[in-house]
Amino acid sequence: MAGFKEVSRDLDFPSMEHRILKFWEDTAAFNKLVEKNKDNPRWSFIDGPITANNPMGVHHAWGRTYKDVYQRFKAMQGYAQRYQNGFDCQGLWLEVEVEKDLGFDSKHEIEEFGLDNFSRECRKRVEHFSTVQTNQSIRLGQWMDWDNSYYTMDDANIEHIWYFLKRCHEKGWLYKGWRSMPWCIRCGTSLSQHELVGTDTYREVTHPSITLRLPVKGRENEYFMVWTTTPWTLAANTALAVHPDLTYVAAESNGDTYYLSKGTLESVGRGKLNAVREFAGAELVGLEYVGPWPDLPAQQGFATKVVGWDIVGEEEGTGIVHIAPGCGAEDYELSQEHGLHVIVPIDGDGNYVEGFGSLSGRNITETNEPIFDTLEEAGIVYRIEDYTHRYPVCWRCGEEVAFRLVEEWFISAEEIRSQMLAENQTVDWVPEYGRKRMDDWLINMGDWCISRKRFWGLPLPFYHCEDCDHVTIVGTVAELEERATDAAKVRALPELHRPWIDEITINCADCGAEASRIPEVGDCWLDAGIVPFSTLGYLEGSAEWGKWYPADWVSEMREQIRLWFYALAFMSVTLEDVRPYRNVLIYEKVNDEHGRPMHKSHGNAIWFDDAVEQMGADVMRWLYCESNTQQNLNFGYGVAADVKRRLLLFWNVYNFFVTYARLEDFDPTKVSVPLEVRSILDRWIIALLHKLVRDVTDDLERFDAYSASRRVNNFIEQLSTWYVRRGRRRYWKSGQDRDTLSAYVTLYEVLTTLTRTIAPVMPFLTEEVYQNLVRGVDTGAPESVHHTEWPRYNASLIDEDLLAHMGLAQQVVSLGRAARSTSKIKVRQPLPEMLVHVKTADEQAGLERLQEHILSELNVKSIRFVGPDEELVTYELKPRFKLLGPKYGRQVKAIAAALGQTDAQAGARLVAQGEPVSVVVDGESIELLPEEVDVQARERADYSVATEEGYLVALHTEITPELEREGMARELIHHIQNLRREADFALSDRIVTYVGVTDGEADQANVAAMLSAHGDAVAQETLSLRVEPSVAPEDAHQEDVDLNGIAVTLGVERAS
RNA sequence: GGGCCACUAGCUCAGUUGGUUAGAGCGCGCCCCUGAUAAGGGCGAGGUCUGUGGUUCAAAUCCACAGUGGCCCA
Repeated sequence: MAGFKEVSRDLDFPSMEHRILKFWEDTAAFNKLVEKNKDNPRWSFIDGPITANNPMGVHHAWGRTYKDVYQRFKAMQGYAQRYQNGFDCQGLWLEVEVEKDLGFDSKHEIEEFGLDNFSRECRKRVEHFSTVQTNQSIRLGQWMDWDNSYYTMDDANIEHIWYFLKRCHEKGWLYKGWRSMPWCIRCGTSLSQHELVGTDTYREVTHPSITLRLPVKGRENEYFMVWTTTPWTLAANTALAVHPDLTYVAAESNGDTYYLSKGTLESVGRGKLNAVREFAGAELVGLEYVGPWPDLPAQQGFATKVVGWDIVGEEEGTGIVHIAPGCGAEDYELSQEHGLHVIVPIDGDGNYVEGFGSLSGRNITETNEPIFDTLEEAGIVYRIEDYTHRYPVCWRCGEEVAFRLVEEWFISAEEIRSQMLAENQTVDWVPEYGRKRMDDWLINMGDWCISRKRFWGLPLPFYHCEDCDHVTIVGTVAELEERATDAAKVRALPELHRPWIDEITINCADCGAEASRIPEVGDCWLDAGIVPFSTLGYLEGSAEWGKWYPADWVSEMREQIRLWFYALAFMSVTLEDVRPYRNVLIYEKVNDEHGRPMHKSHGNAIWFDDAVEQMGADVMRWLYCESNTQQNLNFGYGVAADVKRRLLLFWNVYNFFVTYARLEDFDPTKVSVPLEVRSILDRWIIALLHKLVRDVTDDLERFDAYSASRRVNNFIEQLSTWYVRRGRRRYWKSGQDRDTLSAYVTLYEVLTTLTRTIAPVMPFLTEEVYQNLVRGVDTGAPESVHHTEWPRYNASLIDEDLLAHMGLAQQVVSLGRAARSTSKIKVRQPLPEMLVHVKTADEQAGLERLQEHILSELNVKSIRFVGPDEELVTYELKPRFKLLGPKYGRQVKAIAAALGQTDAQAGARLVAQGEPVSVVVDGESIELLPEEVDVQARERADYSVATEEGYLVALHTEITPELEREGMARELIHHIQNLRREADFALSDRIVTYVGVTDGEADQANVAAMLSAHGDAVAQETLSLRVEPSVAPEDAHQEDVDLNGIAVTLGVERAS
């Protein structure tokens, strides 16, 4: 017959997960799910590509878990989905890793190696790591259409970007401009900031700092004091800047006058400069000066003068800043504002270009000395000394960064800005502040620099004609073929990458002359941003595209706001005038379990492969889902152990159920018990279950796995520590009476429903449980838990009163246990009575209904609710501020005071009778309604009681001989059970028990009396066929025990 | 320089629209249970919510300023 399989006690997640992975593979579970939902309404998720450059990390696993959880949730709700995973394949980071592999450290080595070879190496790396990442994701439990992943290096992706670029061009947004880039002269590469995210790019270095005195034009013996730490930029100086509102001084020394800011006078002058006049910086603006290197050819043909700049400060230097617009981003911007002359002094390797006299052809790493000599000779050096500061360095080779103006291609953002902002208002961001972050970015975004002077990337389809200077933008491969000087060559292209694409020349669209492609490749965010179009056949006019676009949901790390989310939005608004996604979930970073960033060199990094095989994927997934998306996640083995302990609670309940269901041959397919006739405990857990399903559904609809998993945790705790704990005995009553069946039916219903509710988060564990609990007894059920429907809830079963009363019962039990603790009387010893103070008649009625559970949990014989006449307690009357505040305003304090003065006992009586309590405030009598007064019980010092929030529980601790005997019986049961376990008996073994008392007659009589009163109960509890009042035969398991002070020799043997 | 977000128990974090005994887990101390047992459970000690000022009858919660940390943009 079909039945439940035995469940192992401990749960080894990794090995269980490998079993389930095999099961899914063998049964093609994922394909069946896709098939099942394919004609249903759609839910569109678009995957942000993961860079296929390294194995995936535990931080990727966080995001991938969300992606999987919500896709599974929507699948259970029946939605059709695409399940397309994506890989990011191009860009600087990938090139860098390949360079490292090949042992290169400069761009020139790549050129020597050959671009074709290099491109092939890049592709190889992508292919390798996309496979690695795919396998890792499968191991995480992610269900995707893995054979259908998209790659941003594919020709289709490239062609769609061409199309986008052409549209931008048609709108007049595309232009070529200057950009100041951090530049490594050693690697010959710009260090784009987008690509520098998260790297250590600053180091403490010592530079020669130079203070110059530059003559003011037309004024004898007057100088500007100017300071810099980059002497090589002086030859490109075209202006000086001062803060117009800052105070400057004219200072004298040896008959010369120096200008500098007041705040730097002391550090620069060191006692040798005497201020003679103070004035605002604005006074200096417009003055001309003689530059540091006036005779250079590059310095001819423009005037050097002082301009105002409000970011000039006094923390270092002289308050007068040397401006070289060709050597720095800020300087360049300033030059654009004021129309300053721009000089670009060096080439990509750091060598001075023509026009710099003796410097031309020399490298900036070796020109400091000759520069100083020349300046000394000119008599304009005031001081040269060492200066230590933090300075950016190349993250690859450690070389100090130079700033350099380079020509790049841009897409103007001005026209699209307001439309993108408007579209962003229609996106639901989770958390909410994501929208504001995006707004901020959009408001401030500069033009999009789309070109990179690299190799492995999107080939920009820009063809520059040497003859007429026209740039032809090619929008599709077909257009390329049409314009190509040799169309056959286009058809023969192996792929749309360098160097092959560079072989193609076209006829200029303007003059028809032969034009070549510019050498630049594209920003990798173009690659990722075009994905909703390229993966859905936008250019082919595919019908699929409109069905899945815009996406219902996307999710990535918060930093993607200015990267992928931005690129998506930019391209989507450009092409379709609409936002690309309806809902966005963003999350933060992953740190180690102490909140420190994970870093290889700190030794605190955890690799995904290690984590998943040690903790298990489900533990990781639960950990991720339990985390607040708005906060960095602390990941580690300690946290995982916590999570596992909580999951074991669920596993234990499952294990408990199966153990007894097997013993009792419970078959859920053959039994049903209407809810109305089940016990109150059953109805309670069912109410809690339906409430859980309702709330979790709401949570997941809002992409709030965080709240959902907290609720589930609470539910599991209630299930384990109250429902099962309180109801345990019902499962082993022999004979299938109605209550036992109700217990089984209820727990089965709870476990199977709960399993489906957490299936999206823990696909493995729930599959394991489902296969046994459901498929084990019903082969007609769906083959996988992931093919089942999302649970529905029945609002009418959520009995809020019952839930509230059970909560109160639990609170009363907690107070009772506290009182027990104080009294030092073990729970095993029954007590005659407990006294309870509650606040309303409704509460009392609720507890009366549940008193069986309270009494049994505390091992007390009866419960009595105490009212205002009870001597045991005193009362305190407290105003309910929430009601009184709005009603009486500032009088509340006086009312509270007056209430404290009134006779509490009398007041409590009035409230109990539903009558108002009057207080006198400022001679005025105020009647407080009963619900406005909170009657709180207070313990009296001479009783052993516990109170909380005005509720009170007191235990009557008088132990009669009768109760003492009962306690002794419990003690005896306890020892027999221990002995059973030591003897290794099976749960269901029947035994014979021997109780031998060797001491005096009084003790013998005591034990005999206990056995005559409780012998049957002892026998029943311990599955003893008989309890013999004698010492056991020698071959029985035996032990000497202490029974409430009486020495007893206990023995058990298996009954034949 | 501008903006955003945090700051709650030893640690990691909750705390719903302001309402008078501020919660959990871990850790710690003590204990219980023994038919979920190399499991399970309970009780307790720990904070006055970064600081200052303000609004209010009432502030961890709202406002301002300061401090510390983090992120983003310049």
